[in-house]
Amino acid sequence: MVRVGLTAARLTEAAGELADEIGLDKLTLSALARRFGVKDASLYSHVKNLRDLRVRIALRASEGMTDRIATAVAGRAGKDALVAFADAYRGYALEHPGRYAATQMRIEPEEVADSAGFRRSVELTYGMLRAYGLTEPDLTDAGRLLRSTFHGYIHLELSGGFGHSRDVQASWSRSLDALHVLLENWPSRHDGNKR
Amino acid sequence: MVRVGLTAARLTEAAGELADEIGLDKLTLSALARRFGVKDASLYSHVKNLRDLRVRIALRASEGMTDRIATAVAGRAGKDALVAFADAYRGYALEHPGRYAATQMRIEPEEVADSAGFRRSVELTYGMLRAYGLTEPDLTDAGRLLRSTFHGYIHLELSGGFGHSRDVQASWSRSLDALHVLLENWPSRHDGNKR
DNA sequence: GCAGAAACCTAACACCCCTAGGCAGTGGTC
DNA sequence: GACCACTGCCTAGGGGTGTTAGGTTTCTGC
Repeated sequence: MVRVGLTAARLTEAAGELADEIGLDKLTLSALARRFGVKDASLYSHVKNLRDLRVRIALRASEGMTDRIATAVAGRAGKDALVAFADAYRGYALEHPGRYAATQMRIEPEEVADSAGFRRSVELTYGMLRAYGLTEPDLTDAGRLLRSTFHGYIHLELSGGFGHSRDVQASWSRSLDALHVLLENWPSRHDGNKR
Repeated sequence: MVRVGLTAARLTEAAGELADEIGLDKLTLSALARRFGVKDASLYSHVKNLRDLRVRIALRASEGMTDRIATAVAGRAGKDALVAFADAYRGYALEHPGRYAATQMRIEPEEVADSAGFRRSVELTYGMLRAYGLTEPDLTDAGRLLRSTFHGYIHLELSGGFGHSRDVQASWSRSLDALHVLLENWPSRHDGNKR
């Protein structure tokens, strides 16, 4: 019996690659086992079940993504930081669509087991927004808006939601310009009047 | 043999309800057949396969959603129209999460078979944006940004991505305020300088 | 009333998730 | 060096799902 040397970590890594190649929804324990030349049942010694595997991918990916964003943002502020953040975010998602999709799963707090990725990601966002002079609860609102826009854009881009009429990269740049303007002119509280 | 009276339309409708209840990813032909008291194989006379069923849900849902938006937006312009559009969009998605998820599928042009939903949806968006004085290619860019933000927000909201710290509805309202400001101050072309 | 279409069925295959229990190398202990 | 516990991987098997092929029963239009 030849032992391949499976580990939860090696499985997670390979599963992430596989998810990037064929899509997270098509990631299957059988396929992963096949890639290692091993039977499906063998994986259950290392990984609780399919959901567990996906959660592991998500936690690992959110760390990698946050690292990338942190590096990009380091030493920048204002629009520089916004663009660096956004491009790093989008870059990771486009290069690793499967892993990125995993980060969007609903994950219960007890599954997270204190992974640094999510927390640091929030801190990075808030730091960037504070440079625009925002304070709570505007920080939360603007943070939600930014995350929504980034995620929505990438989701639509990856799912082919944009026609091929206009360059997606150009739209992205313009959108970042617009978001910068938005953050600089964030409406003050109780400013809900129209026009 | 008791006939239930299956039709592609009835199946699509029921499948949409089922998807709203249990989630699009858990929508299964077996479950749908069970709901009708029928064997899985029987569905294949009406529907090509699972993907075909999902596409049908998507096309039907995008029509329903567009109707709702069109009604909400009718006779409004500027911020009124923006808020009406956004609330109708979000309202549909929150009430029909399964059907909404279907509308986000990658659908090939030949599968669409000229469904009015998607086209009208684009027209509605563009009409709203023209009221802000935008012209191409800003129309496309702003449209993409709006769609991204709406979709991203709802996706995060539905997937529990927002903590329970601050009221989601309040954040949504503030985001719409901000988007209104953004559209009024849409940066003119070649205005990419910083700060 | 009949022919053909339509609705629904059974049977069968492939793929997947997951559990239970078994065996064979591996490393530690005396 | 012999023993033993551990663990990595196995086989076997049950249950769910998607899909095709080909039958049988009911409905419908003439």
